[in-house]
Amino acid sequence: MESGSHSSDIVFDVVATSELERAIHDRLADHELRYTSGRRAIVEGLRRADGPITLPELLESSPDLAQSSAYRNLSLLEDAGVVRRLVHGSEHAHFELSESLTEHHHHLICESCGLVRDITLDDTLERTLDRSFDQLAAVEGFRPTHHTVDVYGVCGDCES
Amino acid sequence: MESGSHSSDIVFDVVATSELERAIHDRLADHELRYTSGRRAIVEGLRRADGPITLPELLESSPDLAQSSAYRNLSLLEDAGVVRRLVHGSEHAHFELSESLTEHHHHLICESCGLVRDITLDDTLERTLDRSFDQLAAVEGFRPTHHTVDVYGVCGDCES
DNA sequence: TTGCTTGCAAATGATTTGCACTGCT
DNA sequence: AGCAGTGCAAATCATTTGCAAGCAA
Repeated sequence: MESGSHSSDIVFDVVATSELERAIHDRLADHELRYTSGRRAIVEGLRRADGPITLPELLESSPDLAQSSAYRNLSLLEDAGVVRRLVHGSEHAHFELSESLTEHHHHLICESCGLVRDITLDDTLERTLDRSFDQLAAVEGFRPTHHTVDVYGVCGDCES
Repeated sequence: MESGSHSSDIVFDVVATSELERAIHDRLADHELRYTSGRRAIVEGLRRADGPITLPELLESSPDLAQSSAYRNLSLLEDAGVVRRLVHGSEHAHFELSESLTEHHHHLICESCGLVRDITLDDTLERTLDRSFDQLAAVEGFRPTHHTVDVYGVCGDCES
């Protein structure tokens, strides 16, 4: 059960990863940016993370990254539509792969420790929300591009 | 919000204002804070504003406020549950009166100029959302306290 | 008097940027 | 060769804080 036990996961992972890598490579190329090892490390760090993470957390998971380059590349990746920056109350911004590379989702945010976890709403509810937003936006003269739903609370670890 | 005992908007407004003032006074007192003229000016500025505003905007509407005192008092008012701080992508935070002094609502945010406007969802939809959040939060071990729904887009003024 | 408030100036700290160097292509 | 990418150190800028003076109970 040892030598072959993980093979299917790995194959799947490799395929999925290479598709992701190609998509990212193309987006960067569209913006005349190279997909360098430092940028790959950032993407890998975000992909491995269990939800959106801060820059210090990213550096911890990839110690060879220089702080300024990581910040600079996160901004470039954001401009290229590869990364999304989340700004909540906590001191550091959180970063995750763009929804166009993963899937539409929302966030659960711990008000005590700042932890952010992903959640998804069911499609029916999402459609209802979209319809409401379109109507409301029309009344206000807005052209809506996207929406966020954040649920604040206290996570299990912080619940004393 | 309707007592039915007032025949004009002006009278209603005066009464509503004094009720608001008393509620705020009480909350500050609970936190052993005084309701000084500077703090009144902040509350008035927020009340007069057409939605959440930034600190520079607040100072513009009440030029006698000192920047540091305004920041300090906004934080204290936030701690006392009188003010809510909104942190989006824009450079400055936005401030508004707490929902417990007004009513539950959400925001439309212009990605171009940073303008924030209030919107409300209908009660049925809010209840549906709350139910979903409770379920999701339970699965993740979170205890939800509140939620935000932000609709991003481009406002009429910025639509060129 | 006691201690909350205030305004000024200085500090803080996350993020950004200038610049010289490295390394693809 | 030529130009994008990197890392260091320095700069930025919204926000916070120390402190001495003002004011209310």
